[in-house]
Amino acid sequence: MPARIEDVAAHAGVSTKTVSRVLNGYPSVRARLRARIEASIRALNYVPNASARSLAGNRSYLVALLYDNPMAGSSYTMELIVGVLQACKGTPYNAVLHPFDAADDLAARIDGFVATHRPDALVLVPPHANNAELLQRLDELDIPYSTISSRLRQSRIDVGFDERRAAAEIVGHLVSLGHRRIGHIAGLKGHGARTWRLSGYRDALRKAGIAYDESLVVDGDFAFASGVAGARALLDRRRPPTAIFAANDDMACGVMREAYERGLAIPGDLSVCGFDGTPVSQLISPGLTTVHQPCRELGCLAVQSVLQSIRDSAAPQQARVPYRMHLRASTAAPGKP
Amino acid sequence: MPARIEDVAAHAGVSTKTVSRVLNGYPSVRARLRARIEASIRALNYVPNASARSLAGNRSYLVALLYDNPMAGSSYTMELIVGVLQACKGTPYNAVLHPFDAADDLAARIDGFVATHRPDALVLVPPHANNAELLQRLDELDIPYSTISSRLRQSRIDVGFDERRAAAEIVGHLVSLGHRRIGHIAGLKGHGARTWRLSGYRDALRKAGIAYDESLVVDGDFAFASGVAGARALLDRRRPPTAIFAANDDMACGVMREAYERGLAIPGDLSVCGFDGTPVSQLISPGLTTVHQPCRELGCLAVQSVLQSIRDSAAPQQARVPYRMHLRASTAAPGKP
DNA sequence: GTCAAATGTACAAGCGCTGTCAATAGAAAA
DNA sequence: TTTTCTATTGACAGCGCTTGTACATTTGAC
Repeated sequence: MPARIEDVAAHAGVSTKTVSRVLNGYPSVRARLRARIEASIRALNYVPNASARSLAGNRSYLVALLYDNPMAGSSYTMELIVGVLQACKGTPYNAVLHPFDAADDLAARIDGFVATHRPDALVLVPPHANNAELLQRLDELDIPYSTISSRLRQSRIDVGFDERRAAAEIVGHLVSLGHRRIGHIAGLKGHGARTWRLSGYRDALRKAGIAYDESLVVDGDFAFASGVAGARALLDRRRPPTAIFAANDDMACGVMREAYERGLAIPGDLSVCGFDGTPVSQLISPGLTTVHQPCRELGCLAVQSVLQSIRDSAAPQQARVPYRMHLRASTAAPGKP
Repeated sequence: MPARIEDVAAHAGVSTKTVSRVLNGYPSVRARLRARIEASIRALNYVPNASARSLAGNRSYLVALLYDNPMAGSSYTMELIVGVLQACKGTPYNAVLHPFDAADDLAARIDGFVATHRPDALVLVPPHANNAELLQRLDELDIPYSTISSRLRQSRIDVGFDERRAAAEIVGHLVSLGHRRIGHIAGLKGHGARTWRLSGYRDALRKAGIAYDESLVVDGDFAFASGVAGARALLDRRRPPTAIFAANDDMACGVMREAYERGLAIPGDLSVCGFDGTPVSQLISPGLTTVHQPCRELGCLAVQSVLQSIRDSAAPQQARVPYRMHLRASTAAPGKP
């Protein structure tokens, strides 16, 4: 039978109320007493019962991560989860993971979830992070939340990274290698990621003084197959591009597949770069030039920010974390090597 | 303020205890009454409060998944998590994820974890699933657990799939294509996966009447780099193999990298196959022939089995789930096409 | 020394649910 | 019909913690 707060109080020779004060970080406990109680806690190996605590204190010490049901092997979600768990480590908070299909009437169903678990805070990932109706419901329920890479102003706490600048940077890399005809396979419409990356692509062209050629941009949906289709379309142009920037790594792999089928050498005949820095970018040959999206950091920071906001209910914030470029063998100067 | 059980009881005109019975699936509630109460539950949009439930019931409704700290983008772990969460859906149970470094004195540290979260059940993944000391400690603590792909007899509830047969099958595929010199890059020593897959390899050779050539088997550790190194070793033999079976997909990608560096065509000069069916196997070009490990199903079944065992504390079981072969373009008949 | 602020104690009342056990049905047996 | 039994249902006491009230004690500034 594990120790209870009462046992700790007896061991330290104080009242349970005082132990409770120590546990909850109340200031009005003298340092010496506090130390003695903390010693008792350690001695008895005491850990407060989370259920009792949340029931009595009307706090759950739970942070819920709401994400879309990930398709097979979404390393994005995995990394996010790792980051979230990491942020909870060493705090009294715990993470609850909750995959929610994007399709449904999320804003309605969220009530049931909240009623059951009473999370103290939520972290939302796209596409939920862009669900205005959902955010509004959370505001009504008065539950603090943070979003990751949200497009919405509405979100008071958002963490992300400068996707537009990153995209511009990677396209700039292609330009600096000498490419002038650079194709782009854009992401799924409605995603912030699509817009930002496309904007970055245009920024880089503008900066290089290259006219934007709309025939070099095709739509994709972030899936492999759409990368294949996009590459097919681009490579069938009368004057095909010498490099293709796909809006994510999976689509970049699709481009590489199409090049493989056509017997085009990468990077000899075609340079390819992706976005996200998923594991596949290292495993594929040649290694894929890409931007590493700092998922762990995002997950970690999203949790920390929202917990922070519970303490001092101040400052909305839009944190931006740094990203890393991975320049690998899939990009080189245009023309046969 | 969400509805409480008391509200439901009042609405249905019964005692709270009876509502509780319905909630917990007790048999002794007359069908008509049950229906009436269920209607009230729906009408009030009632969801039980998890904390109160676990406090009163002396149950946590928590299933803990103990896994090794995954390296970046372990799709294995991700898929497992998805399966575990899926199994919890619709039940009162929730999942707690707990990455534990394999290195340490796990059996000792588990006590703290159990004291904090009081999980009703645990699910163990390799390498923890093979930690005899850990399992023993759990037996002592009397916490029900299930394992995934454990080598240990000790585990009363284990789910897995027939890795040996799957490996034999995929090597049989290479044989049927006409390969006689088939290399193997084995997994990390100590892992069941290494042993089973290696055994399957030998089974297939034996069945085909091909003598086992120990110089065609090299050690790997399941990581990409060891696949590169293994391929390098095998391809440097006086008579290199015409096909390589890597014990997992990441190492198979390593083989493809080395082939790429040497200018060897796949499958023209070398056939390659992997194991696990991770996302990269589809994304890489050519597509990688592999066995799909049913991770989601494993995670889901592991949870269901252990929860089942809590209800009727009977029958140890060793469930085996089916796997799928993915024959793709990385394997073909030997010799230039 | 004196006095207010800072600390501490004791006690009781729940938080929302389930366990125990007694009470009440309704059905079968006499 | 009455009795006996079993299947249903209800009353009530906690689960372990936090919080509020009311009061006792210490501390340090004057």
